[in-house]
Formats: sequence, C-alpha cells, structure tokens
Amino acid sequence: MKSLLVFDAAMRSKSFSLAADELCVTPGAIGQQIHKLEEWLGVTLFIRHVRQIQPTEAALSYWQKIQPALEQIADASTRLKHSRGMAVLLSMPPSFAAKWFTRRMANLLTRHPGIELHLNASSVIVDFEREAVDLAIRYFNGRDTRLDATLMFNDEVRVFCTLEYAEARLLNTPDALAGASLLVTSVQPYWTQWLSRFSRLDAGTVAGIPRIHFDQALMAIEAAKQGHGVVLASPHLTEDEVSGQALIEPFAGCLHLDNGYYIVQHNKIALSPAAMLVKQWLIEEAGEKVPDNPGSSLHRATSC
Amino acid sequence: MKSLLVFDAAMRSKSFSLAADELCVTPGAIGQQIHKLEEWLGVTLFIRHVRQIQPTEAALSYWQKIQPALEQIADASTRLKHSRGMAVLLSMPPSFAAKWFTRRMANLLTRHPGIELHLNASSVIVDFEREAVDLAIRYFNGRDTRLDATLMFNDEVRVFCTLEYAEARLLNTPDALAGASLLVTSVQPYWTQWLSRFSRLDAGTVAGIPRIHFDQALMAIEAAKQGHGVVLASPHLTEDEVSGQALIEPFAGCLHLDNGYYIVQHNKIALSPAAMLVKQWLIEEAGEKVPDNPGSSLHRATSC
DNA sequence: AGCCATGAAATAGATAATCTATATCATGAC
DNA sequence: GTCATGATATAGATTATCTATTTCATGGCT
Repeated sequence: MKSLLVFDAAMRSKSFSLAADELCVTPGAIGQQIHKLEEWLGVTLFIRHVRQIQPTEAALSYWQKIQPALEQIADASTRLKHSRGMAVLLSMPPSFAAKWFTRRMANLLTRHPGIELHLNASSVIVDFEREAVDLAIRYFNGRDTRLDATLMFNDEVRVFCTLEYAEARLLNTPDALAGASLLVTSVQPYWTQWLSRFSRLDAGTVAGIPRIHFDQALMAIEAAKQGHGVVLASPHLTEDEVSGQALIEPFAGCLHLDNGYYIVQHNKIALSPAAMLVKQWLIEEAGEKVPDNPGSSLHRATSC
Repeated sequence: MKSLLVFDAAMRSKSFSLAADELCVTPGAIGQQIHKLEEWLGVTLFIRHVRQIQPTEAALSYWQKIQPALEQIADASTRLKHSRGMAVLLSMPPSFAAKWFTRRMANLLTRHPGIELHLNASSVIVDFEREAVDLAIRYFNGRDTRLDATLMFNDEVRVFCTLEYAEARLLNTPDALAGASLLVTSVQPYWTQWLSRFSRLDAGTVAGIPRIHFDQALMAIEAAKQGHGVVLASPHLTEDEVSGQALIEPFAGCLHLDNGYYIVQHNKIALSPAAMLVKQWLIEEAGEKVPDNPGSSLHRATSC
C-alpha cells in the first residue's frame, strides 16, 4: 500500500529523484518500492533508461484507475482531520438557545474565532452514538451512565410578570395570585409546589386558579410579556426581559429544583480540541452570577 | 495506509476479532492499527464497549468515502495481476498470421490451454513503449538495439504457381519465365535477383517481363492460385497450398535472404510467464523443418 | 579527451512499522 | 463459580522501509 503512494508520485513527476524529494525519502527508497510493486503485480511498470524512467502502457492504465482512488482517500482523510478540528456541533433546548445562549454567542466567537459552530436547537435528547454531535446542553438531573455530565448551574424557578399586570392584579403578596392567571411550562410544572411553599392559599384555592399550559418555556415567557398572566420560569431564561424591565419579579420566592443545566458528552468519544474550548467557555459563562433586578419598585420578601 | 485496510475490515465485520481473522493477524494488531489511525485523524472512529465495538458517525461517513476507493485499488490491482498473468498480446504481419500462424494456433492453445491470446495482425512495426504488446513476429534483419530479437527462421524465396499455369506456359526451365507474368510483393521484391541468379535471361529481357504488384504476400499468393502468374514467396507462407497441391514449385531455385522472421520483445520490459510460454512454443514450432513437396511431378534443379 | 554532475540500480545495515505473546478486564453463558 | 469471549495494554520479535554507499552510463563543460 505504501508502494502505491510511491508509484503515484513517480508517475506524476516522471522521475524517481523528484518523487523522492516529494516524499522526503532517498531515490533508493523509491526504486525499491517500485521494484516491490512490480514484483507484487507481476508487471513491469517503468522502462529504465540511463538516468531516466518511462512508464509502460500497463503503468499508465493502472495509474488511471488508482490515482483518483488515492486522491479520494487523501481528500476524505484531510477533510476529516481538518473539518473535525474546528467544527463543533452543539445541541441544546430551543428555549435555552434563544434565551441564554444566543445573547452570549458573540462572546464565544470573539474569544475563539476559528471555531465553526454548528448549533442544533432541539428538545429531543441527543443520542451521541447515532448523531454527529460533540456536546449538548441538557436539562436533567445529571445522572446518565453513558454520559459525562458537567453542571452549568442548578435550576430554580421564580415568578415573573409585567409591571402593569402586577399593578392591575394588586400582586403585593403571593396570596394575591388567587386572582391571577398562571402560565405553566412542561419543563417546569411547579406552580403547585411554589404556592404551597410561599403562599397561605389552601390546596382547593390553588387548584382553582386558572392556568394556561405551554410546551416551551419560550412561549410562556412571551405570553407573560403580553400580559396574559404570571410565569414560573428559570431566571436564566428571563435575563433579557428582566434587565429590559419587560418583566419584573413581583415576589422574591425562588424554588430550588433537583434538575439543572448540564453540559453532556459521550463518555467514550474523545472531544476534539475545539469542542474542549467550547465546553470550557460554557463552564466559564455559567459561572457568571445571575444578577438581582435592581430596577424593581415592588417590595419583595427575603431573597433565596 | 495499512491502517486503512484494517479500518475497512473492521467496518465490514464490526469486530476486531473477525477483522483479525480476515487479515490473518492477531486482534491486538487490529486494535493498534485502529488506534494509530484515530490518532492520525484526530477523531474517534469506534466506541469501545465490553467485547464490542461500534462505529461512530465520523467513521461511517469516512468509510463511505474511502471504501469505494480501496475497492477500486484492489480491483485494478487484481485485474492487472491476473489478466496480465494469462493474457498474451502477440503481433505479426497479416500474411504470416494467415498463412503460418493460424494453422498452428490450435496446437498452441492445446498445449497451453490457460493462455488468453490476443492476436494483432498488422504490418505496422510495433512500438512496445506505446502499445500493450508482449511479443511480435517481425520480418527484418534482426538488428534493433531496443529489442531482443530471436530468430525463428531465415527467409528464402522460391517460385510458386499452379500446375495448369506451368504446363500452359511450358515452364520447364527458368528461362521460360520470359513468357510468364511475375507476381511481386512489397516484402519480397526479389524477382530481378532471382532471375539473375537462376536464369540465363539478360537484363533487358528480365525488365520486359510483365509484373503485377501486391502490397501483401497473401494477395500475391491468392493471385497465383487463380492462375494469374508466378509468385516469388516464402515457403513458410505457402505450406497449405503446396501440401494441398493448389500450388507447385516449377523450379528448385531458392534465394536466401538476409532478412528473417524474428520473435521480438522490448529489451527492458520483462515478459510475463505466459508470454514466455508463447515465445518458447514459437521457437519450437519454427524449428520444425519446412517439408519438400513430395507430390510435385516437375523436375527441379539441384536443391538449395 | 578528461572531468564532473546527474539519475538510475544494487546492496548492507540502521531504523521504524507491524505483529505476536501475554496479561488483564468485563461480560454472558452454563 | 467457572469458563469462553472480545476488547485493551505492553514488551519484545519480526518485517518493512529507509539510508548510506558503491557502481554505472550518459551528457555537459572545459
């Protein structure tokens, strides 16, 4: 097989010496490799003149067949080596992508300009053995034996609504939620627990509060912005809204959850260097503290 | 490059042990080669489970690209090895092919049944460096520095015509040829020399004898059979006609020539084993004595 | 005519690649 | 509990590949 590369070089350069230069070996090595290939094939490939070689008809026709194949192999290898080197495939839930990642992505690309990021926003759990995904951000309890899971942050949920909605519904205490609409997401269906913890409402009253259900946090947050109710959501997903005062936290109660956002990868597939950079960056960005909302005019109970 | 063959086998069999069996090495060798390829590419190709391997997405896509290329190389190599092994390309002048070789060809194929003979009947001188020809029979003086030339037989020319023609023209002595038509071939244009040697005709009379010219001996011989004249031809080309009494030799005079029929090959391209067999057979067949014609009723002068 | 550079072949020996042998591990079948 | 299986890791043996050197024939230059 090595002799095929030698043969290719010799055909292209029409000289054992030039082929030797190209392959960084001595002309003697080239001569020996060609001789070995001729013996293996049982065919003379080059007519040797003094200081000169000339390919035979057999060599020309053989080369026509194998040269594209060798080029295909070299090309496929190069592409795999290189594209793999800088491409990173990152999967994450759509809400997390839209609300947390997108606002930080420019920072990632500034800090690591050569990285070719492929982003997959999907709620479907990644199967690393079937999909060409390097890393994923997954919202779960961190326990899966097939994966290496690195915690970005534990989750917690807080209450958000517009200032107008809070004023109109007189949301001065959690008990006032009895007269509000509750916006619920599939991912964080914890209103009952929150009210049980932070209000004095009995279970019957809690069960009677109207609810609107959403399968994506993103949409529930949008509904809250439209004044349709109060949403129980992760503060990581409402940063933009809170800092722009589109949403406020009417109460200070935050409910800590068992789940969290984890960076996950297959525990038996090595990360490429570029993927390692992205992972490190994610860890660093996750370590930034979620800020309290300094602009809120409503009183709140003791913080978490 | 070796590791690509190993990779191919591992992908096809989905097992290092089975790949080892296929390639006649130990599973350890397979494991090392795959590990080496993974390091070279910078990509994990197989997920190792206990007693099991599983190709990654990268491996599948890489294999899709290189596997046809490896197959193309193997196929081209196998074809070159095998077809070359039993195929023999033999070139010879058309007249020689039709008149000497064809009647012996069955014997060649009987003695060497596996040989795949490719016959090229052409008057054009073979250029071994441009054409995929193994051997050629060439009519020349045997001297060409680029070729190995092996003499089959020296040439000589004799006079042939039909019995009817000889009787009608009263061809009892060579002098009687003054009243005949001479059939001349490009290859053996020696009537003047023959008559000068074997007749008492003066040069003026010789020049006045009508001639018909042919560019192929084959056609001159056919014309003689049709009673159009007497042909000066190689006895090697008239064996069928003489033995079947379609032509007779009216005189015994044979003119030895410098040229001969030679088996030629390129002096720097090795013959395949099959080509060597054909060459040997040609030499043996050429060594068979050309028989005198026992059926001729005409007296002849002293033999050659 | 003589000398030198060039590009090939041949060969001995050095170096690198590849393989085997062995030990170890985890799993599944019996 | 034992054994077979199929993988990994590693040391050392074997083979492939390469370098260094010598030789050869040719062509250019002086």
